[in-house]
Amino acid sequence: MDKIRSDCPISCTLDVIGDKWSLLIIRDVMLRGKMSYSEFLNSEEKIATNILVARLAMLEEEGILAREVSPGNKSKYIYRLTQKGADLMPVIIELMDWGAKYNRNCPRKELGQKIKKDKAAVVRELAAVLREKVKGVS
Amino acid sequence: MDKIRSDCPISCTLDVIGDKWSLLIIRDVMLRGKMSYSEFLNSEEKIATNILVARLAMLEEEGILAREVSPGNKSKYIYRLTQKGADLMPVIIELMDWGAKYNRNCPRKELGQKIKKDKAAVVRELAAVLREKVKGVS
DNA sequence: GATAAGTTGTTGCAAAATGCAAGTGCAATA
DNA sequence: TATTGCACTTGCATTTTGCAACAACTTATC
Repeated sequence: MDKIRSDCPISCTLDVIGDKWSLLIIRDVMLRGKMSYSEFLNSEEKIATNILVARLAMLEEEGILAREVSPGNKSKYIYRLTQKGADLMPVIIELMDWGAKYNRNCPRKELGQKIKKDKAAVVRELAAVLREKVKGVS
Repeated sequence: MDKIRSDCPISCTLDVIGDKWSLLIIRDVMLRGKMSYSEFLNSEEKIATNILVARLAMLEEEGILAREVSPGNKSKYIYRLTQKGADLMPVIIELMDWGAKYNRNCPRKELGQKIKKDKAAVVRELAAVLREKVKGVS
């Protein structure tokens, strides 16, 4: 996960998050309010513990997630999006829209419907929400 | 590449194109006018032949690419985007924008600059271009 | 019509990533 | 002090990827 294949920006992005799990972790923290190892572990897709650890370390290393000790529980870590991580939001939205459009077993829920109706508005509003969340990290 | 992990649209999309190579092939045909096995093989990222064959078969199976015999050369195949494949364009654009923003070794070229200036316009214009290309397949 | 060159693969094997199950260390809680 | 919750680690089997060589089939060239 550390050697680059070319200087194409698409290729460079895939070098970092082009696997089956990274973007699901980012989805969890971006859209579902999840913040901890155990919450990610309990997601419906059932990521293995060693993969989760490796991905969290990589995402932190890449500056996409920021790790800090949980305020309420000192033996617990919480993960937040950095601005770099938050900027992946449009990618997530587009993946979601395409997936919902071409998979009948992926029903559009609230957010999916809203994206179908006015994608640009969703992106704008979510960017504002994330900006607030990210600000607290600094 | 055939079992789904959940009914989340993001997860479903990653089940199909969530690897390091599929989207690069789609980039080649979508943005670089490449259409054949040998052209994909010659891309700067140097995909292995067995991986390329497997991905082309998968993308055709998934209805993202359509294969046909080359008009000029009967021993040659060409691959075109279906509408389903063309609809991945916004994903490609967002990956490109993020990659260019956060990698100093990924200089923005013409398209990259245009995306930075007016992403929505690029998406709109490219959609029109692709609509024409896809139409010929029907 | 034999030879070469182009195009799309296949095959075998090594290396890396993933998946699974069990175990570990440590702080908070009872 | 015992127990529980949380964040990992480890070992091993399976799957995917990467690499290099080879193969079939078509078209161009001599």
